Amino acid sequence: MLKKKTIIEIYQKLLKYYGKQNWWPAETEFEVIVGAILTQQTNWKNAEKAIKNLKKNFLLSPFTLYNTSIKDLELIIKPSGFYKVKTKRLKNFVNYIIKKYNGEIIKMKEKKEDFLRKELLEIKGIGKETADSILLYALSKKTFIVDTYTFRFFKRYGLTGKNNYEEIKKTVENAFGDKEDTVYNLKELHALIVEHGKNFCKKIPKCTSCPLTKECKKKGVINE
DNA sequence: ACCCAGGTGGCCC
DNA sequence: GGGCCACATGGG
Repeated sequence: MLKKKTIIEIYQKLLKYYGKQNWWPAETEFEVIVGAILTQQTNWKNAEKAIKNLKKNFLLSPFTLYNTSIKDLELIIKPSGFYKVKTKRLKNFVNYIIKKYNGEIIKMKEKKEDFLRKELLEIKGIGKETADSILLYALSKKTFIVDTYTFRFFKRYGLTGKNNYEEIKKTVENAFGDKEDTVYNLKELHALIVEHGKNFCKKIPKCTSCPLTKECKKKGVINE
């Protein structure tokens, strides 16, 4: 079972090794949300192309996006892949924020994270990871994102007993407590785990045969 | 010519 | 609850 001290130590090591990540790269909160949907199971570079297209067409705001046809939107976000489902998902989200919050993110922010998480999870196309990405990076709510890299990472270093989403999420949130910089730290930790995962830990659970394991230890990112 | 990428929902059992 | 599948583009 994961100890609080262990996760904090790992966080500090990752931070020292990779430096601050300063996620999420975006000009507005709405852009973060759109990016969170577009990057689902997709390389960020591809999602970025779609975001640039949206920006060029002034579609990075709830109402302009709402007023765009399905066909146009599909064409504009095509580079992000899964463009038909993602078009629906973007539409589902804007319908929600316009209906419930008059299209204003600032009004969403007034609500508590548990309440918002439930609402977000009711939207078709927004699952746990996307919901938590929106909560953490767009709305700056205290939540931890568990994505594929995080599952691999925790499994690799045997940091939890059970490997389910909520278990890992709660464990990490508890480890960071409730301080001024907790949200900041949760943002950094997730970004660092992704950055680390892009280089290491790919062959989970057969990590003994993973050629990167040795290098990972050698570089002192993680001590086992 | 493969394999992967900052997931999700639907279906089956 | 878990196991499989479709969804799709672009880069290595």
